[in-house]
Amino acid sequence: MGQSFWHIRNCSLFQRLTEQQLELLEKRARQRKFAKGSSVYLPTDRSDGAFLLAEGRVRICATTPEGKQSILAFVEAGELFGELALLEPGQREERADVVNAATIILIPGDILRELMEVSAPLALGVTKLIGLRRRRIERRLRSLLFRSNRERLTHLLIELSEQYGNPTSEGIELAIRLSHQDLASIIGATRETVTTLLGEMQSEGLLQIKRQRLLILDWQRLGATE
Amino acid sequence: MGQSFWHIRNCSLFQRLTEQQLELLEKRARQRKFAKGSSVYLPTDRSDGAFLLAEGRVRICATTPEGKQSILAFVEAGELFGELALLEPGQREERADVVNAATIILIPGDILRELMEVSAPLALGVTKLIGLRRRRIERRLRSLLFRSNRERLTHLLIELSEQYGNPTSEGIELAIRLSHQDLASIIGATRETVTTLLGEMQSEGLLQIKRQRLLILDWQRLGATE
DNA sequence: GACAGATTGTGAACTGCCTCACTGACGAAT
DNA sequence: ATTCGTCAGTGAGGCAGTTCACAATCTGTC
Repeated sequence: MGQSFWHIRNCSLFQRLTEQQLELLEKRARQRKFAKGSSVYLPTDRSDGAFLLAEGRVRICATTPEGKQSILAFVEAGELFGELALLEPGQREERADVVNAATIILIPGDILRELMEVSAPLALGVTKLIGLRRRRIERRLRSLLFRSNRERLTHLLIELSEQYGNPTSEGIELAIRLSHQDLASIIGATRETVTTLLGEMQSEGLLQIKRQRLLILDWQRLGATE
Repeated sequence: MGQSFWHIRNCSLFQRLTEQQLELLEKRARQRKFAKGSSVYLPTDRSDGAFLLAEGRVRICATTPEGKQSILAFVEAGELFGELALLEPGQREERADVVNAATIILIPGDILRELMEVSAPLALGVTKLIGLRRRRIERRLRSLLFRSNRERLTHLLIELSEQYGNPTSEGIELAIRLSHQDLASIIGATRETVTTLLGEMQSEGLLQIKRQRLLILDWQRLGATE
């Protein structure tokens, strides 16, 4: 329980709350562990609050009844997610799956809304969070509207290298394991297409792949293509 | 100027401000008229505040350097737009074009941010606004990822009929003039494809079109297809 | 270390949608 | 009434990307 408090107090979003408000939040928040592969919430679940990811990694996905799915975002430790539930009672429209075993702090919607009513800094922080993610989604939309699969893939690789890239002597290595299927789900293409495209890029000397380990050799030229 | 005040006070977002806060806002807000066809802002413009549309209609578009474009949303009188500029200084990523001659109230970013710091209800209102639009964009994204052009078009028509539909004896008439090009720009297809699809639907007896006047005959069956 | 399940590689066939290239129809302006 | 510009309709041809169907390879686990 003490751990739970620490995570809350460590989250930049909650740092501008007063001691009293923090205690209120801590009293109502609950911590839970989720195994790899399990789901935090599903579409049509009643949306009754937000989540703070204390540790692990979570994937937000859009799905269709027929089973197609697309990855909307990854959530890293320290980030809030499922925050659209705060707007108004309703249903979730996406699913949140646990990629790496996770500890998650459940924050009831009413308490968070209550705190936002009282604390403008908190409200402002949440606004920024939602807004920045909206901008990201808008970029995705644009990318889907105007760019080819190849362009979307190179663009994604560049983004990933900014977020997860580790510079090495040979090039930039991505510190996140993604299957071709994952990449395909992000850019909205089929797995086969991604395999082919990565093959092309590899033979063009832009990058090197060994089993989910992606190494970008020629950042310059990769970016120039897109 | 008195007019400008009225519009601000009439906007639901600002109704929870105190008298003093409203006066502050009014002192800094400026009103301007925009002719049909003109632009309120363009991509790469410095984003320095938000806009309140007092009257007229505005269209938010995403564009590419090569000239392709897609309509992201329509803004109606009484609505705030360009609000993502509040997050942090930066550049616009879309353009806002005036469809019907418009009166617009310019609200400097600093004053709005300042008010949001002070007034949690305002901050909360803006959060909701941004969040609801984010949800709309997410739906668009899903639709683009998973649905065919035809499905997207029928879905769009249903949405439009909910927002702009006028029930008549024959069917539901849309109280908004949209060219095939407009419809295409919304769903992310070409004009020709939309023409063909509308032709199909017409011969299937689902709807009737005469020159930008769209009449939905069989709502039931139209919805069933999607 | 062997087996099951997930991941990757590849090629053939298909297709939805775009591109291009016109033609016709309407509407507003002169 | 004529003209000019925007909007609508249509068809031929092409291609990016999907679907399907396998084979090969890796990875974790009992």
